[in-house]
Amino acid sequence: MGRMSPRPSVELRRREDVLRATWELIAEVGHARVRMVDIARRVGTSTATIHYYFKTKDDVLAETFRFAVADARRRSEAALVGIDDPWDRLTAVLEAHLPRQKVAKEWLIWLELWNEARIQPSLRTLNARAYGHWIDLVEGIVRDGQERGVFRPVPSHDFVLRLLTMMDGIAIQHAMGSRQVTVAHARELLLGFAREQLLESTN
Amino acid sequence: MGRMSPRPSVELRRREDVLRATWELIAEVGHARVRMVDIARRVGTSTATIHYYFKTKDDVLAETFRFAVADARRRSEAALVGIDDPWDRLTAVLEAHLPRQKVAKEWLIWLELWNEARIQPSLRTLNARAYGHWIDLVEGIVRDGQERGVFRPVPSHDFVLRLLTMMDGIAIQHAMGSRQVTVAHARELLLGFAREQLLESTN
DNA sequence: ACCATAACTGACGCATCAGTCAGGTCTGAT
DNA sequence: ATCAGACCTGACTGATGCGTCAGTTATGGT
Repeated sequence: MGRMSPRPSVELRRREDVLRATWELIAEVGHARVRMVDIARRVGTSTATIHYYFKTKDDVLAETFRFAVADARRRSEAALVGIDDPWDRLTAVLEAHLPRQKVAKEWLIWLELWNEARIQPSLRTLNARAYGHWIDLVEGIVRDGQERGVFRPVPSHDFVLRLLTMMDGIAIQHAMGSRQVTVAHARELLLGFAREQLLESTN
Repeated sequence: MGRMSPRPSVELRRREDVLRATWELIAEVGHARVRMVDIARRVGTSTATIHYYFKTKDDVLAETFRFAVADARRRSEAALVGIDDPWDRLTAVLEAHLPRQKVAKEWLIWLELWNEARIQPSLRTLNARAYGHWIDLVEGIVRDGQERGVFRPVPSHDFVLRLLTMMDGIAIQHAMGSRQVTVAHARELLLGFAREQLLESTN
C-alpha cells in the first residue's frame, strides 16, 4: 500500500495530518462535499502535496475511514484496561462510544461510511470487519459475565445485536439533532436495556 | 411549491415520473451520484425538461425525499386498515416496513436522507417530522394496548424509542449486506423484543 | 562542497455537469 | 384556421474540481 521510503517519519506524519484533517471535514460537511483544496488548506499545504502522498481523492477518503475504524477500536481497548467486573466492562465500553464531544463527530463518520460502503465493495468489507469485531468484543464481555454467573443466561448473540443496533439507531437520531435523544437519554436507553436483560431477576 | 397551471394533469404525471425515477436512482447509486442526465434518461426525456418542472437538482432531490416520506406513511396506514387487536396492529405496521423488495430500497433512501439531513436544515425538519410521526403512530398502538389491558404497562415512550432505533440499526446492517441480518432474523429480533416487553408475564 | 532524492508547489489541462436559452411542436379553445 | 400558451429540446455556457507536470527547495549522506 504505502510507498516505501527510507525515511518514513516525515511521510507518516504528513499522511496522518491529512487523514485527521479529512476526518474532521467528513464529519463537518460529509464526504461527498470534501474537496482536495479543503484538505490542503486545513493541513496548510497545496493539493499537489496531497497527491504526492495519496494517489487519488478516493484513496484519501478510504484511508480516512480505515483510520477512523482503527481509532474507534483503540478507544474500546483503552476503555477496558484494568477493568475486571463484567458489568463494569460493558458499561465502560458503551460509555466510551456514547456520542459526546469528539465521539459525536465519529458517529457522523459512521453515517458517512454506511452510505458509501453500500456502493464501494472495499468499504463494505471494512465496515463488515469493523462491525463484526465490535459485536465479538461486546459479546465476549456478555458471555464472560454469564459464565461467571453475574449475568442472566439470555441468548448472548441476539442480545448484543439488539443492543448494538439500538445504539446505531440512537446515534442516528442524535446526529439529526433530535432534542428527544440527549446523551443522558441515550445512556439510559442502552444501559437500562442491558441492566434489565442481564441483571434484573425475573420474578 | 408547485407551479399553478390551468391544466395540472400532465404536469402532475410528469413530476411524479421524475420523482419515482429519482427515488430509484438514489436507492441505486446514492443521492450524490445521481445526475440530471440519469433522471432524464430514465424518464425518457431531456435534462431541460426536468428543469422545466423543477428549478434545480436540489429541488428534485428534496421533493423526492418528501415523496418517499409520504409513501412510507401511506404504507403504514394501509397496513393498519381493518385491524383492531393491538398486537396484530403492532406486528402489521412493523411487518409493513421490514426491508423486503421495494421496502429494502426504501431503507436505502432513509440512509441517504439521514446523511443529507444533517447538512440541509429543510431536510432535517422533514426527517424530524417523519420520525416524530412514526414514533407517535407506534406509541399510540402501544398505549392503546396498555389501556385495553393486553400489553404490560412498560414506559411506552422508552419502549417505542428502543424498538424503532433498533429497527433503524438493523436496517443499516441489512443494507450493508450483512449475512447475519436476514429479513427473518430482523423480524425475530424486533417482534421478539416487543413480545417479551409487552406480552410475556413477569413471573 | 556536492549530489541524490525526498518533499513540495503553482499553474494548467481536462472532464464533468447543472442550468440556460432560443426556438421548436403540440393541444385545446374560439 | 388560428392562436395562446403549455410542453419540450438540442446546443451551449460557465463553473467546478481532480489530477498532472515541470520545475523548485530542503535534507541528509559522503
